[in-house]
Amino acid sequence: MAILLPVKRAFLIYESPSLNEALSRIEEAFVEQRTVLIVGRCWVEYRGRASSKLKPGERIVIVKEDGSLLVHRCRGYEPVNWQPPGCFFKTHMNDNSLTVKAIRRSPRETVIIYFDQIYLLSTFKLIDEGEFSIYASEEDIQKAILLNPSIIEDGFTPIEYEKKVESGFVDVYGVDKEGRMVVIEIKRRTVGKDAVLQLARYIESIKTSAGREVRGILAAPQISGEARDLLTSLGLSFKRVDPKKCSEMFRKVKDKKISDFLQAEEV
Amino acid sequence: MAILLPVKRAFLIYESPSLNEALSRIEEAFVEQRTVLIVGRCWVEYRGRASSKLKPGERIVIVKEDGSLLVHRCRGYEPVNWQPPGCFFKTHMNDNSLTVKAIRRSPRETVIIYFDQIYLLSTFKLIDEGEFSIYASEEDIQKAILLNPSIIEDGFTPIEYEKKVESGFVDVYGVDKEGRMVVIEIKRRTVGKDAVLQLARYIESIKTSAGREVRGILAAPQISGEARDLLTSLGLSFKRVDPKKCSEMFRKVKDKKISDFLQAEEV
DNA sequence: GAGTGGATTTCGCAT
DNA sequence: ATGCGAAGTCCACTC
Repeated sequence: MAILLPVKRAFLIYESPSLNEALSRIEEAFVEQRTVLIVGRCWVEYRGRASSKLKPGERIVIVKEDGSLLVHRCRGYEPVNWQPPGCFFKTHMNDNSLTVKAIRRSPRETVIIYFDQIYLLSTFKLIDEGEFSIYASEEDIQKAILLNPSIIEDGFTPIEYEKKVESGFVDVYGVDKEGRMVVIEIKRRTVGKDAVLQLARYIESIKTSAGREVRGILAAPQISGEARDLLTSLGLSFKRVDPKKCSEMFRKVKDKKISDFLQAEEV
Repeated sequence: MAILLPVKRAFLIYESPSLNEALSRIEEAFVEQRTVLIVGRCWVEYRGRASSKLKPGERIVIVKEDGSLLVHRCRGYEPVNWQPPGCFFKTHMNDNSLTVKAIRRSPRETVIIYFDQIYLLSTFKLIDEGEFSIYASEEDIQKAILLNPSIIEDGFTPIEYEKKVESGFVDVYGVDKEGRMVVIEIKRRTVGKDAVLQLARYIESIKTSAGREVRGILAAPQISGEARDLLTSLGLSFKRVDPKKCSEMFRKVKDKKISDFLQAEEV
């Protein structure tokens, strides 16, 4: 027989709680793996890969159910201090301040937050099964090229994707209408010299092992002037692709696997 | 004569407001450049460099006074959707949902959030002048090497830092005890093949323009196995440095400028 | 505004 | 665990 226990209200909100009151509510929330949201005056110490100190001020602090931590100042997209998921937390009162300590195991790191005033404390469990989908990634471009190789040039035939070479993976590899080997490096945004060097390295590695001519094509929406100079001097080429159009193209056949797109056999 | 206006309470907190009530409070907050914190059920569309859709679920939404936007799900360090500072915002009611739209000018991007339920709304101005200081950055290592060149090796004499070469900037450049040119690339953490290639590129560029032998040293706390192989095959070398120790060393003389550390003249 | 490189990058994937 | 590369990366800095 089922016993109905009293259901704890989902959203707990405390306005300007005392530090002792806040301590109790936060500890409860940690036990129950509730998300904790605090707006208050605090100072922060971080020790780990680097170290940092943040002097007192009013901030927004979030501890999520997965053990991630965010400390946000009044400005900026990025948190001033944080920890990725997986931390465990300790709390205690100390000289008129409430301490929340986030501890990470590997790498060993700690973030310690000292509150001397809390304006808002809220703890809750977020119910969120909503699907997240994103378009116009590098993978979408890759699929579009495999699906419609003429994006690169007439007569291009892809043979493999994510092909392992000595120094890493080639995004797409195939042959042109003259039968020459073609290696394609894909970037979803303006490419700089790094991408050119990366492609050059792949070409070098393949030339050495295959012992024949290899064409290198950088497929991206844009290329910087200096990168183009370098590209040209290395005998490589650039093909403009529009990530959005690629993404739209791919969306029509999104049920297909990448491997279905390959129509030619290895040469 | 000064007129005392009624002071608006700093922290406004609304528990489960109606969408219409929330709309008014949010619009007020935007006008007054207050930070807006919302916990509620929403769905999100993003269009810009890429596109994304997030189906309904409960999330934490923050709009900061500088026009940055964060949408956080119940897990993870990173926001699921966001905008960096500088957005402007529009709000309106629409078919039983409250819409908050963030618009960025360059690149042109929009994030649209539709709420159909709000559990917590809070608006406030954070007072935060607290200084933030961080230690053990790549710059700290650079300073430590300039301050105490024997970190690299006995007899090493730095000559320049951030020296411009054809393909970028060399972190530190100097001569060894034999008078050979030395180029040092600094990384604050484990280095992979990219850093090796970067150093190799600098060496190549300098060799070409200087027309003489150049030694390359990668200074970092660690190097990956494959990166070490590549390093060796390219005739470069690795020097282990501890970012923390470098940082401590630097802290003792943090009032000095980098340029004060250079004791030798250009050769 | 473009271009470059760092970051307590984080994240995911493969070895 | 290590290694590697992408990311709507963001950000600071230079030209």
